[in-house]
Amino acid sequence: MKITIREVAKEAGVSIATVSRVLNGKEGIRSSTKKRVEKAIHKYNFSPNQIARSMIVKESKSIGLLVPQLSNEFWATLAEVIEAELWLHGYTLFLCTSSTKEDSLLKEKAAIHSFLQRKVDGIIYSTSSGSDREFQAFTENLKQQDVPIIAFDQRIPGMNQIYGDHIQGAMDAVKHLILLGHTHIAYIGGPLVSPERELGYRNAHTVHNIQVDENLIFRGEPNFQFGHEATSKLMASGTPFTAIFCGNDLIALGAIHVMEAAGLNVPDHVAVVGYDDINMAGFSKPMLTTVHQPIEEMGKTVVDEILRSIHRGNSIGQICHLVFPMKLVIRESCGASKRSLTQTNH
Amino acid sequence: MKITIREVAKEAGVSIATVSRVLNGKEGIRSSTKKRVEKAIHKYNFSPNQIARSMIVKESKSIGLLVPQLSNEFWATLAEVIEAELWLHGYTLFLCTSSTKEDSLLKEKAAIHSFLQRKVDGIIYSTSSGSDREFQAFTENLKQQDVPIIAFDQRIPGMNQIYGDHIQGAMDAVKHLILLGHTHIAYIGGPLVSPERELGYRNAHTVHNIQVDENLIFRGEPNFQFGHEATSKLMASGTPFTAIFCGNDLIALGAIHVMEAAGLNVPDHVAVVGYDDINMAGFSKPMLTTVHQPIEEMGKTVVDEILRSIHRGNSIGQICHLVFPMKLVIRESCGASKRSLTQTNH
DNA sequence: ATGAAAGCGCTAACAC
DNA sequence: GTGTTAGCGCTTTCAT
Repeated sequence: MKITIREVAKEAGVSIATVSRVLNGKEGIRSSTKKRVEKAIHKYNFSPNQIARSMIVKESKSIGLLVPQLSNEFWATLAEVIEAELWLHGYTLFLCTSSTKEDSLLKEKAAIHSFLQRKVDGIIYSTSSGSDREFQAFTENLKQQDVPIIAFDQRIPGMNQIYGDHIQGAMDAVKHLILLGHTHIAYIGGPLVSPERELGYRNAHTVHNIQVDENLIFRGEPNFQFGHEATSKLMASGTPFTAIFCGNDLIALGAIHVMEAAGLNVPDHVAVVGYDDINMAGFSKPMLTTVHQPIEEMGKTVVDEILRSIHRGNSIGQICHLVFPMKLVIRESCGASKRSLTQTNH
Repeated sequence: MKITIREVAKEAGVSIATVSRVLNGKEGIRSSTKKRVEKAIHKYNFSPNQIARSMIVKESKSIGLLVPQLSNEFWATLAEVIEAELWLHGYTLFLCTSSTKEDSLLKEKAAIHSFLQRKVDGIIYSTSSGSDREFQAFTENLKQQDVPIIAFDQRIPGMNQIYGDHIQGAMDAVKHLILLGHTHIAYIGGPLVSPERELGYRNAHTVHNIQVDENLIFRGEPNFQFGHEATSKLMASGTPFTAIFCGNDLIALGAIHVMEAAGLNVPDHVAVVGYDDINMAGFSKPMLTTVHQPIEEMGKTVVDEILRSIHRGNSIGQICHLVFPMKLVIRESCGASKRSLTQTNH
């Protein structure tokens, strides 16, 4: 038989209201009745239906997280951190992934819709769908919803957001290469939708009065495969280059892989810098010089922020931007350890 | 104002029952009324409350997934596959992670409890908590619940389960090393709770009439860090060894890393074989010889299976075991490419 | 073909 | 302190 609050009430000889009070730890209950109720609860191994509860209290104690994928360590780690942090606060996580072979934006829309229908208390939204008309219409619509939403690593006007300072991160990386003496630095990055790293790359050139060679720029999917492809093209093109700045570590690993196969040594022949500082970066060979993202802090902060939005009610419409500094981690792949900075600095 | 089915009904000039019928695509509605209702739905941008719905229809179209962690590529990929497959069938995923610095079993219990309270339609359960009394009591209790549960890569008596044939996988790996001429093969594996790989390691020795040296066996956390530690100890111990079979790829990468640092070349001085075949395995240096797990198939199958359990009702108590074959992938780290099998075979 | 009404399992006034 | 009752937003008989 299905056990509900009613059965428990009958067993304890009290009303369902009293059981509810015990369940929710309300004040003003004779400790003897409380005991009886607890005994009944235990006897039936009763556990209240959270779904029924949330219909009344208007909170589901769940939040929805949308990430592009999980098979990329960056996102996986972020999801792990977010889940753990939410759990600490009594929230459970709905997780959706948006990268599909077909239409990612379609999945994104549907995922958010699913979250909304399931009455999540908040949404953490992070994907890379692009910035076309359709996307903008979608995010406009999103802002109308009365659920707190926070965008992760995405610049959506008028929406609370948290992101890394990738212009700074990319600049630091490229500046480092320039100070190492490189003037022909290629950029192999993600799709056009996340232009910050490319911007940082360009800025670093500008600051140092170096002309960017557009033939050295490659954009595509941010994965190992693309690092491979783009680097192959780069080598085949004949355009001179002595360093590559990559949009993420997977791309960097792919780049290193083909170059080694082609007889080019990293960092002796070509210096490489990645982005993200995934675990692997610390034990690839050569170990990757890369831009470290403080995932842990970012994950915790995004949770704190979404919870705050939930609790203060979505009253004051003050949009907040939380931006995190990036940190260049110098290892082997850029060759910094093999050269003297003063010697090549100009 | 909050839009419910009631507002839509009023707008369309029908009863809420009719709106419900339209929403659920029921037969027998005059197409003119249907149109009116749809127009009203559209006008208000109405989307039904899934929570209220599930109270009545007794299904939440959600399932709970519990994995040890996400920062391990194996689990992350599995979660990704499962989410995608569930989505195709109209289900949304609750995700929990069980590895904590404190008590993992505690979190596991709480996570399952949370799933149950949220009335998930099914649970995919995979962790590595151990096999002590408390754990057994817990799983016993689990089986009493009237929610379909399927254990992933875990042997829980009396529960539906799906797992890889790790004894076979490990045997294949170790046999390969033996055929390559190795007789002093270390094993650096996960905790005692998942003994299959160690068993396969031992079996391979037995089959080939080689004595296992217990000093060559190390157990601990299945991560890079532990691979590092254990291998350091192994080298320091002075026990002779020419090969290491690792419980997973992260351990293997850790092992290779320290050995290289200590001046030992892999595979020239020591052969290494990993387990899982994570992406990284294909582009580490040396590329990892490892045991490939068919994650994609396993993920899809576990979803099919849980959905089947849901739909047939948990009637016939036939327990099913779905076991998947593992496949040894030979790359560089075992040195197979450098030696002739016939030459070392005995 | 459509509406009225009875709940799903719970919480929150409002009584007493 | 504790019970009674009216819903939360929906689906589903049972009428008509």
